[in-house]
Amino acid sequence: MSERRKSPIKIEETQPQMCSVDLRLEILGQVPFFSQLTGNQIEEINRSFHEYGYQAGETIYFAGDPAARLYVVAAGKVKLMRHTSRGKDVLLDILTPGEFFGSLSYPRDERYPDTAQAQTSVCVLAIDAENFHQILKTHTEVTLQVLNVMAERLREAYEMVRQLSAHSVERRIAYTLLKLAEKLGEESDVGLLIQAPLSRDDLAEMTGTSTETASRIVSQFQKDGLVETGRQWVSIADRAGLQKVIDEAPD
Amino acid sequence: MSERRKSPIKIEETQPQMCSVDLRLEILGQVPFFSQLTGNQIEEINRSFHEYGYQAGETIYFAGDPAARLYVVAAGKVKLMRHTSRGKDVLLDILTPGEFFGSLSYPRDERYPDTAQAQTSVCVLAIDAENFHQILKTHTEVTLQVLNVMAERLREAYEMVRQLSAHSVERRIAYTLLKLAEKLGEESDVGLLIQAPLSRDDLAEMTGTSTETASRIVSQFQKDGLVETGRQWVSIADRAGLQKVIDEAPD
DNA sequence: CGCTACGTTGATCGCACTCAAGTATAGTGG
DNA sequence: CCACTATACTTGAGTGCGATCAACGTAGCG
Repeated sequence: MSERRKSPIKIEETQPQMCSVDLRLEILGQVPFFSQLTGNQIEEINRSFHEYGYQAGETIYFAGDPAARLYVVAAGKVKLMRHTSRGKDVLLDILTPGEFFGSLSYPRDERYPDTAQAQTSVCVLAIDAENFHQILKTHTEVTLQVLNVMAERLREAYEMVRQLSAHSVERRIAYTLLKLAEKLGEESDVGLLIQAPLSRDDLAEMTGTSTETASRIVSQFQKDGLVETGRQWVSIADRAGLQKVIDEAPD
Repeated sequence: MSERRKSPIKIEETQPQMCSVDLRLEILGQVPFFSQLTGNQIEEINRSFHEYGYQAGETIYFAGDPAARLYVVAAGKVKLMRHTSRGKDVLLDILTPGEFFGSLSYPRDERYPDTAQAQTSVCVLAIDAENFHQILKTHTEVTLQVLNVMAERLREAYEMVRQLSAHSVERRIAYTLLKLAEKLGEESDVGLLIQAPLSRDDLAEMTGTSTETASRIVSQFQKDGLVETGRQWVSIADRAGLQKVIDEAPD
């Protein structure tokens, strides 16, 4: 049908295993909740971080592991997910550089409630939970920033709950695509491209549906000219059209 | 069938409109994130708070209202909910004394993303968002406590997402009942009674289903001897049995 | 040039929504 | 104290969305 659909226009984000040694300072400075600190302060904080590299698909930690560290994404994308009894995973969020995940409450014997997995090859900076707690105690502004981020995430999580409770799969997928485009979108010749390897499976896990249904809906969106899509990528062709699906759906 | 099921053993929590004038200090002291402060500090903070009373069913604020204040529940229960296009509301949480809600990020022109409604007659303490921000800036320990609470809520919200994505209505209701019992439960002669007016409608809104389905499931639970129930109340008769429903359900 | 993972499409089936009466309970006023 | 009413709850029948099972294209990768 569509001829040159086969060429996925997505650039494969590949980082050399580790992120360059002292690019770290720059990255930490760009982290939203360190942004108010001085160069010296960041340099000091930097010493508490260690860097780790992961290949796409590798797991950074599993749900249930003892929660020891807080991570910051330096480069690449990280999937935050929860498992269920059978293979039915749930994809909660896709994290981009500057965002954090892992344990931020110092308390002792806690365990990670979710699993973090590298979606692309990725470089993360990790800090011991206790050390991070120390930073929070020393730098009030940082804590307030972290709090703001948490509040925002809670809002979004509640919005997911609302979507799942009240909207049809079609609407949820439309909503999710727009949200992803907002976060990961890059202008390209096929529209607003979601810059991450996004399979039908991922989309299904984000919207609480099955792979097959996600596939059907995305195909329909493509036929309707709302998106361009291929293997592991989706691009928004008609933003307003997708918004219309959300607003005007019967339910 | 069951004879004396008609008498709901639930005590109606009724507070005289306002909470007694300087019981406030005691209440603020019991608030988890003020617990580390000294009496003097609490007394000072107390001056920034104003008290308000609401009747059961009254709305404290609507989603969309400008977010001006942070509230603390002093007495009674508060429902946190989100609306959808049609009457399909979603019940996100039931807040008990000591818990906070409303705006905790000082930023300017934000709006409440959800609606707060008195579930029982209720007394709340309110503080201007800016003043609260001032407190956070002054008292690091408080901010850390607030952060912990937010982290916990985020975990629970993610758990709701997982439930909605992957589990059957039966499982979700069983889970929700157990969670509510944990939070609001009181031993009684009909088992572990959920101490709050809990209608089938509420339950439906918490689990993303319809009133009718919630009713059917709860009735079934009753027939199976898992719960005792009546108009606006549910009591857990067989905790292990409910847990079994969660663990052993086919899905 | 296979092999594997991703994607599509079809057919069937069941859970849960909807619409529609009907029953019970608590609160109200006579 | 008892009808009366409003609200909660129950139960039934019909329907449809979306899950599941199954088989087959298709792209990338070694």
